[in-house]
Amino acid sequence: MIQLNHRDSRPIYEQVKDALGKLVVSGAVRQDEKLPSVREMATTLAINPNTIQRAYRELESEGYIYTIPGKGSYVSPQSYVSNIYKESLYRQLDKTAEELLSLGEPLSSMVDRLKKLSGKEMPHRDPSKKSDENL
Amino acid sequence: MIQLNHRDSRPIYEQVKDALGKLVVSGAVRQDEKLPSVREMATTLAINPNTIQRAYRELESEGYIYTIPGKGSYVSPQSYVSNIYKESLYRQLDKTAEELLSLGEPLSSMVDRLKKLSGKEMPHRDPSKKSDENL
DNA sequence: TCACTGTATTAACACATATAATACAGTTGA
DNA sequence: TCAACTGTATTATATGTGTTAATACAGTGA
Repeated sequence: MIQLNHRDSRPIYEQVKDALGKLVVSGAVRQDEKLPSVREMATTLAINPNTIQRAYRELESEGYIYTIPGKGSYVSPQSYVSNIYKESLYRQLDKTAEELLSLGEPLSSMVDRLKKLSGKEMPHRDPSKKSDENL
Repeated sequence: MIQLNHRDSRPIYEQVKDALGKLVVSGAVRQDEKLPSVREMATTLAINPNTIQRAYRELESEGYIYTIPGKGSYVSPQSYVSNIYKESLYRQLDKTAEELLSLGEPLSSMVDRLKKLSGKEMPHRDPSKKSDENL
């Protein structure tokens, strides 16, 4: 389910948090699905239960999962999870763009950049047809 | 020149690095201008010279400043500094946008978002005139 | 030469991370 | 009811990074 990288300098609880967060956001684990218990996950990853607990606690405080004491931890409603995550990404986008603007970079450069990304990301339509250039 | 925040959880050497980096990138300190010596900066900020040295070393390894042993540290050529920093920001922009795309967010939403930012950032023209909507 | 500069090394301490060993209370099903 | 799960909390210990401290050495320039 999750793969740890012990060469990574980031704290383990953060790696667990990020990895699990991606599974939740991507929908790989579904709404209201039960996550492995703290102890089970700790055994699987061969790390301490306290470390897992910390990752779960932070994911819960950010809204990605919810916990029923005595029962387990579950994935929050998909639409909610998706929204809070996209919001955080948009805030990040704003921040970076604002800094580029303050350095005199024109908006057109950024937009061009995004368009190229989009073409690279979704090569579903025939690239010889230039029909989606204006979006 | 630099203001430290001891409540900030980030390491001091990182705060120094960021603050100095911004001064360099913004042009507040000019190309080939001499930076305060390691010991001088340490005295001013009331911290250890080793901590400053680390900040300087990393800034140098990333190209923002250059050092002449026995003389001092100096700001790298403005055009170069500006380029490597903008590049790093564009990479950040790409990364965020790619993730939003992978979550199904349309390119148009991101572009709209950037346009609103731009308007907020440069309120020089009369906002009642809607002449710059298409950039 | 003398007073600067950057650089390097070693030791000591504080703090965050992580492990370890327990303990307690809620839930569930036999 | 009882046993085996669950989440949660606490305390102690080990380790690594950040930071300070005290030196030392070599290059620069007046």
